[in-house]
Amino acid sequence: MAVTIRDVAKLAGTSPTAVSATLSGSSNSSIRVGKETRERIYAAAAQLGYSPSEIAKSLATGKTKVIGLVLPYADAFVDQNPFVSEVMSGIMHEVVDRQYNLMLFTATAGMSYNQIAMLIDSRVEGVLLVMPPDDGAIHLKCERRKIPYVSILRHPAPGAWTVNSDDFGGGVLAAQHMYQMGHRRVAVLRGNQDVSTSEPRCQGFLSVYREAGIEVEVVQSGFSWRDGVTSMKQILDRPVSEFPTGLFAANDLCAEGVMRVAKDYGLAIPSDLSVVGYDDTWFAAMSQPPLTTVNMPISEMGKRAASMLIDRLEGVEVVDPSPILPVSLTIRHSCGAHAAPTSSSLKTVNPR
Amino acid sequence: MAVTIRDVAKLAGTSPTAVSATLSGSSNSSIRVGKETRERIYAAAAQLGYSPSEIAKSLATGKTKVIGLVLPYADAFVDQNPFVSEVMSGIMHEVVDRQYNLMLFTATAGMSYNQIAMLIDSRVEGVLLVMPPDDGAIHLKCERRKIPYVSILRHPAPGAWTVNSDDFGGGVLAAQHMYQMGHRRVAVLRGNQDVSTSEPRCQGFLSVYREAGIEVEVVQSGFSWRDGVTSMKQILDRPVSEFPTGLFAANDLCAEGVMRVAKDYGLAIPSDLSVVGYDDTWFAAMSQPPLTTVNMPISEMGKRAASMLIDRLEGVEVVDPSPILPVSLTIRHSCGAHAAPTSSSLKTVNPR
DNA sequence: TTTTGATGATGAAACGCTTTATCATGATTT
DNA sequence: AAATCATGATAAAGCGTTTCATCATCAAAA
Repeated sequence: MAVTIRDVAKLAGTSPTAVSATLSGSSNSSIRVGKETRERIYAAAAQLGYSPSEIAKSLATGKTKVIGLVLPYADAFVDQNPFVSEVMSGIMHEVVDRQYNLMLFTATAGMSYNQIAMLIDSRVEGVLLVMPPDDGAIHLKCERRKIPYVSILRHPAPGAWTVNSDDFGGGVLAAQHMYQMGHRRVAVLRGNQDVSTSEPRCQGFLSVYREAGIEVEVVQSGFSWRDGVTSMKQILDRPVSEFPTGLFAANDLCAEGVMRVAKDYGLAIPSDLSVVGYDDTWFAAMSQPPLTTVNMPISEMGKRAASMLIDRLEGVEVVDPSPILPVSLTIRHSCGAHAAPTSSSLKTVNPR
Repeated sequence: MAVTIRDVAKLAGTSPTAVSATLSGSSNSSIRVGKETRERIYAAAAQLGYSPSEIAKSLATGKTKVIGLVLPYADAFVDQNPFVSEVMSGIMHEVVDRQYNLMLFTATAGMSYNQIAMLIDSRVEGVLLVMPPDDGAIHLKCERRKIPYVSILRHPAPGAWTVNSDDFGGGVLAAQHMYQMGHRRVAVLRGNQDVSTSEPRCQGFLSVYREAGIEVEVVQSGFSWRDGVTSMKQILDRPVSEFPTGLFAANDLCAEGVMRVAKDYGLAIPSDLSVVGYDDTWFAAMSQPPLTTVNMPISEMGKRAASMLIDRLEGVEVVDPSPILPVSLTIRHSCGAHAAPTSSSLKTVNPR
């Protein structure tokens, strides 16, 4: 059925060896092919529409040129965060550049990590873990099977290769900005406790205000819109004089929820309440007002992770196996200079 | 290095054939293995931590159990639409259920379709195309190489296997609802012209009003938030008495832009202006007011496409190779009963 | 007793490539 | 003239599976 290397060899009047050496390009071993034969081979291959079987190649060389991409559970958190597609985009670029391929796995649909591990090995040279759950089953499998892996946006185990962004620094950036804008009574809505990025962001924020001798209120919130809504209602459930003037939300989605409740209540943003988000997702620019938020180089993180992994697979030395990429602050209009809210402008919270 | 089938056979005191037959399970050919031998094989395999080489398997059987997933260019349209991840989620479920694997490709990063095709073949048994560009290069490659493919959310060529949703029907649903709510002066913001779903949605909408003998204004818009903003401003640029009372936006994102401008202008939604979106993306429920919109069974479309493709690969007859899945209307609060706007409540358009 | 059949097991030939080892040949050096 | 070298080429041995063809047994049927 399919045209093989032997067919090409026959048509070109030469041996499979010559064809292999010619078409696989590069300077492999000691096989030499003369100019004329080479041309005949090219011609024959073109004429037959030959394309070598990657499978056979893999079996012969022991290298598959495939790396596994393990995506997190496809739940609401994932769906509503453009992380995954952005990370994937960065990964794709690098993987294509370096001539590798990507095989997709998810930890979804009742698939045990055991099964995943089974599928992964022998087909995949290394694995990229995007936000792997902290229970760690996955990276353990990798370690047991001695299959190289890089974990993105999460920190599964000491010594593991990871790519993260500077969560602490992001918290610092947000706090500095808020402080500069004059906010002295502020609160942090901390992200879910089981996510390893929540704490350092919070701590970074706190560190700035602590240095200024100012106490910061920490509210346990979460990464969803609902979490923002709930937490904000909770905050509004106190005397007006005790409202914070600045809020550091767990992420953009949460900030969105916060702003919705605040606006329904009659608070003007940023004049009555300033909000800073995290992630700089696409909708941050579209919100009302446009959201000031901490930007992570997400797609670059994907690229970096892929690059590290492939380096390792190819024996290139990797200087920093656990880089922490810098974040930046995208200043828009949701965090302004502080001015106390006038109680006359307030309505009651929309109970929806 | 790796433990092979021969190692297992040796340890179990039997032949590779027996091991293969035993561990590959199922009722293949005429190889019979006695109960005792079988147990010894299981034991040996477990002891050695054996897992068969998928590569070797593929080479021997000629089946890779891998299907290619080709994602569209990773541009803003994609990033801001949860389509891709939702479709992927549906695909993944089916693919995992049927014990296949997914290899990822995108049409991104200067990768010519030629290259893609090269990579795809010989490793992949079939291809799933998510919103392939209408220029058609990709599906042509597939056809030339006789590699089965299913196109999702787009209609590349007559006779091609596709999975689409009922765009015309979606337009009808939106129109019927608007009509029932009393709207008689309405407009459609049509999606990008180079996207095959734009036209049928528009036509579906028009058909309902045409039947009622009412003319509908059609504005060429697009699928982005910006498009919604631009089109709405354009509409507001006329005498108040000529404002439509109902608007059918190209999609949710566009609707979001529309509502932003309308609210800035002082129009109350839905009382002054009713809006219906399309897609029922996650943020539709979070918008202000929550958006009434046409829901597509996106993840189901992915599942269906994968199912069709695998059926075909396995020789199962597929009754309908180009299904059009039904859509539904998710009624929230952005489309209400018609009431003329009071001109006193209007402000000027925010020029941002 | 000879056939037929079922059961259990295996050797060896693919699958399509890479790669090692080997071999000619003619040119250059000793 | 013999030895060495560079060049061009190939046969054959893997790579780790599956599967076809074959072969012993032993039980049941003829």
